[in-house]
Amino acid sequence: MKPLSLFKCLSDDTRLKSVLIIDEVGEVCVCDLMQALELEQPKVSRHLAELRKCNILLDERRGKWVYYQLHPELADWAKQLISQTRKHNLAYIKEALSKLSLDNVSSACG
Amino acid sequence: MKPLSLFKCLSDDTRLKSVLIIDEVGEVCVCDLMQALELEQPKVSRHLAELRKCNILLDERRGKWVYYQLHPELADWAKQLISQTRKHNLAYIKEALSKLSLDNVSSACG
DNA sequence: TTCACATATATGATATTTCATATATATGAA
DNA sequence: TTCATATATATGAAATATCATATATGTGAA
Repeated sequence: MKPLSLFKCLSDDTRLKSVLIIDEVGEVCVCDLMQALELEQPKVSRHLAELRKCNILLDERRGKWVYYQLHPELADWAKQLISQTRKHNLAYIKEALSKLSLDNVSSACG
Repeated sequence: MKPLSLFKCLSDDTRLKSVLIIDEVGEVCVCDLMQALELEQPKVSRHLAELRKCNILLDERRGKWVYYQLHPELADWAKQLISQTRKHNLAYIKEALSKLSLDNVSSACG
């Protein structure tokens, strides 16, 4: 992961919140983020695609949902950077997290 | 320091290198960065102005030079983020550092 | 001191490039 | 077919580069 790519990818509100939310809860599907961020589907999808293309996120289809998680092979310094940013800026994602029900995740398990 | 502002400020090659170089060497003047990055003066000056406006850098005129350093009141998490990015990406600023003579700094002390 | 000039940096105006968004369409699974 | 998601294209907005110029400081001569 080149540092400039990382910063460019995280320099957009939708992408930064998406990554911090995923770092917080482990994985989400597109519809989770639509709810949490109150955004249209194509908008969420496009930003996730960008994060996927630069290997910050990994996608995995399960049935009709596509789940996103932090890419397991993301460099450690980058993972730590994301995690520290989240820990010190919980207020930034607080509202989004409160709108995140994770129905799909839990129902997939229940 | 809001996280999105920080990432936006660091999402440009000139600005990211400038900040990492300053984190490495303590302080530089505009002409140092012109040399290190091989860029025109207005370009360096504009990017430094942006970093100054969002309180990542602090400027201080001493004689005819203006020196830039990391802002002393920058949030700790942000300082650490910058420092970790630098430590794990020395290759990214290696070439620039080799072109940095710091003549003004040393001659000001000698 | 004052004047002329050089150096270091900043900024205004504007052209160009980059980026985000919206809309429409496509794909893949149930 | 419907639902969830992805992608292509057009467009408007914002970021960046470039050129010219402005400001601030320093130096040397008269």
